[in-house]
Amino acid sequence: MPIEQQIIELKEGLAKNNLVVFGAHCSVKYSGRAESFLEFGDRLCVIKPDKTFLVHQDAGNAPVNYMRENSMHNIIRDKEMIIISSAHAANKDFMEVAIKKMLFLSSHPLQDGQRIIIRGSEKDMSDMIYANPELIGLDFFPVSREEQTKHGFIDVLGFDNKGNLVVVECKRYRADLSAVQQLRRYVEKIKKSKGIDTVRGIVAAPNITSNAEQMLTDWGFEYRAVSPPKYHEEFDRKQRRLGDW
Amino acid sequence: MPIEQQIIELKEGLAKNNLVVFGAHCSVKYSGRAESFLEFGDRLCVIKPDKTFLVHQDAGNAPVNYMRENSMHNIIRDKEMIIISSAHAANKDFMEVAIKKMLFLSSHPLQDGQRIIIRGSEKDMSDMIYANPELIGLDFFPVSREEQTKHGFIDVLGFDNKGNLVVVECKRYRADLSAVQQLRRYVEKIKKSKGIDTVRGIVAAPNITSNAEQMLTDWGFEYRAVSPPKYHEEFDRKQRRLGDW
DNA sequence: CGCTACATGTCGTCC
DNA sequence: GGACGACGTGTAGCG
Repeated sequence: MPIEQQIIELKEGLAKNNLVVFGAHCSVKYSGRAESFLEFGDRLCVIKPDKTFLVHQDAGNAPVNYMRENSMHNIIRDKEMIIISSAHAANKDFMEVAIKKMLFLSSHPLQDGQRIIIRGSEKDMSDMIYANPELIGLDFFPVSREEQTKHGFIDVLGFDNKGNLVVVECKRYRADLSAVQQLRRYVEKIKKSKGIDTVRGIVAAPNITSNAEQMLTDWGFEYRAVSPPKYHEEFDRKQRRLGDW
Repeated sequence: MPIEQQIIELKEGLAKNNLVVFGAHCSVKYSGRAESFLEFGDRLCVIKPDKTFLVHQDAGNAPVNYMRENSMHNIIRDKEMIIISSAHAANKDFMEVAIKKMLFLSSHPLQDGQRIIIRGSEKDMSDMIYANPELIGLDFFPVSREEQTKHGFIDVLGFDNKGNLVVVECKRYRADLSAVQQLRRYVEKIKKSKGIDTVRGIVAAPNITSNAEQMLTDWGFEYRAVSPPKYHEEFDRKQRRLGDW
């Protein structure tokens, strides 16, 4: 495909809010939140209907460069190269992709109103603990989930059988130092706001790093081994409803 | 393109470690670190040479579903659908994409050995402070950058003119509660390991959230307004070296 | 828009 | 491979 044809295809795709996908031997420079430069190499470029622009290398999950939604894209020819200049005024972002060779190019409408359903999040975990307080202990009596305080929110709040307030911080994966510090922040906040000395803090997670455990004990907090729930049954039910699997 | 042809194209692309890109009316289910389900809709699917599999919707920066590098992908036909089953044994990850209609399909080799160069990171910021200590104060005398403690790095370590140790924690953006707690952890660590009472802690960032500032003062720490450096000159030099811009 | 915290975070890097 | 922290983090939720 001649270069002028490629440019027309790109421009039309953008005008129609198509999904524009192309492979290109290109370089990328960026200026905005930081500055970056990427030498020429073969990459996958994607411009979405919402004007998100992703540049992917041949490996890895994350784009190497990108522009966020609602960016403006301008296409010009510079000798035998195609230059795509992208700008997002509000973000003070600027990106320029210089294309020496187009490997392939496609432009198609793409629409999708569906939203993903995810189970097994931290919220699901705190719901589970609220419904099954014995996971924390036989003397744990939950009072609220997702308690919104002015300075963050507490996953599960409750009492023990001595009347002490108990703060539970859930982590869906290994709890680390920051998890303990988060708990520490909540406990301190409650102590201060309610003017009480004794507030118990509990980290609930499938496991915990050794340093975090050390910090936990240093601060008089506790750990409970709890894993986030999975929803195979619900999942399977959904599948069956599709009837196509 | 008939469905059998599409399957051959997909299989060959995978066998050759090509970049395989296609648009598809598909549903996606995932099970692994969590569980998810996404109803049928039009999406962009990408399988990279390293076997990363990304599913993108028509908007946003992040993939809605994905499998990480070195996943295995199996393609079968189920009536008029193509099913791609992906698995990553080590990660205990599983994903299944059910394709009702292929919107487009491309398969090309893609290779790229380049690495992105980024300037303006937090490390650049600590380098700048080390070289220009007056950004922190006229009485600040830096001693080391990236000081390794057992539990992380201290961005800049130094003394003031009274001989007090000073710990500086840099943030590229607005410093928040976690930044203050990170500083707090380092200061406590040093106090304990060196057996000293007075260690000054300073957050250096372009700005700071009000709650973080409150916590900072509560703990006797300080804030300095410092922005990360930009490297336009270095950037431009690099550009010029390319000679193609 | 600011603040907070989750995320199938991803990625680099040190140990 | 575990631990730890940065990231042009992205994204959602709440005030």
